[in-house]
Amino acid sequence: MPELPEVETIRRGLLKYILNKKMVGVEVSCEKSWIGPLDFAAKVTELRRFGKALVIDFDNKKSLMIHLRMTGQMIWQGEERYAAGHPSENFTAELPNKQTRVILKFENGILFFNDQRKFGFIKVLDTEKVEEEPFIASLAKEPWQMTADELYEIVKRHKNSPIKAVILDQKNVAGLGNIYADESLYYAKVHPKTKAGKLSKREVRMILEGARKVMTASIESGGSTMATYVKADGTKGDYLEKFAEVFRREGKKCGRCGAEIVKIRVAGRGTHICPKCQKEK
DNA sequence: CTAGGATCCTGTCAGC
DNA sequence: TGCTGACAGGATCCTA
Repeated sequence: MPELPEVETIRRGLLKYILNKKMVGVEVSCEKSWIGPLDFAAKVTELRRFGKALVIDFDNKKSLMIHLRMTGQMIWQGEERYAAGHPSENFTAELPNKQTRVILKFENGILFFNDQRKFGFIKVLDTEKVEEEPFIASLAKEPWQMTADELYEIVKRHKNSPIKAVILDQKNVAGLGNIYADESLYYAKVHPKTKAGKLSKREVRMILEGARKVMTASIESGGSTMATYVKADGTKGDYLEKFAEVFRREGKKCGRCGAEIVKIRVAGRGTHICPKCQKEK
């Protein structure tokens, strides 16, 4: 899914269309995608983000928490279209379609929640209790809010886990997913399988620095999933290509040393590394 | 408490 | 062509 930079991109993008606008109704076509009462009509007062969770606050003291998980997308259709989240044909397709799970109707347009795999959801919460929602309550700090010493302490607590598993866990660091975990470890020249307990303080500092840099760059370029586009040769690409050094680049050359990027499996996830820059300890 | 694996679900792609 | 298994930008639940 949509990791922190993509969710932040959605938050910023949607502000323009729905802030201070009235949501007039909800249509749900997949039961598990909507948690809460269906009668919902109120004005948007704020859009917030907690790690990968997007929260829309309303003037009726209620909030919607949206988690896109693996394949969620938010697509605004008003006078113009704005699509972000998991990149797919849906960005330009006619909506609603068979992957549309929830339709949020606004006075000035429609916000579609599409989700191929149905892992994502929208949950109705009392605004004052948003921070008590279990996922949000257990979230760790984001890389920018955390010191290298703090991350080092967390890493030491999980000394027997591969470092990639540690930084993917939202209770340890908030915001990283499979793309940015791989990119951060490449930046720090750390092999993802390295047992967390074996890392030096300097390596942990580099991982944190990598996470900040790679996610900041992604947010500044509009997230990796803003849209797909057709390249000059007619094939499709996405904005991931603009900054990814290893993610989905297996078979291509490492930008630092020229060695061939390979794909391996770590903590049950597809993982991309430069075998020369990231040696296993 | 941590660690590891199965699981939710739909869709696509490689290999036979 | 049709089938089968692996895998996918996530997180939780269950077990040891």
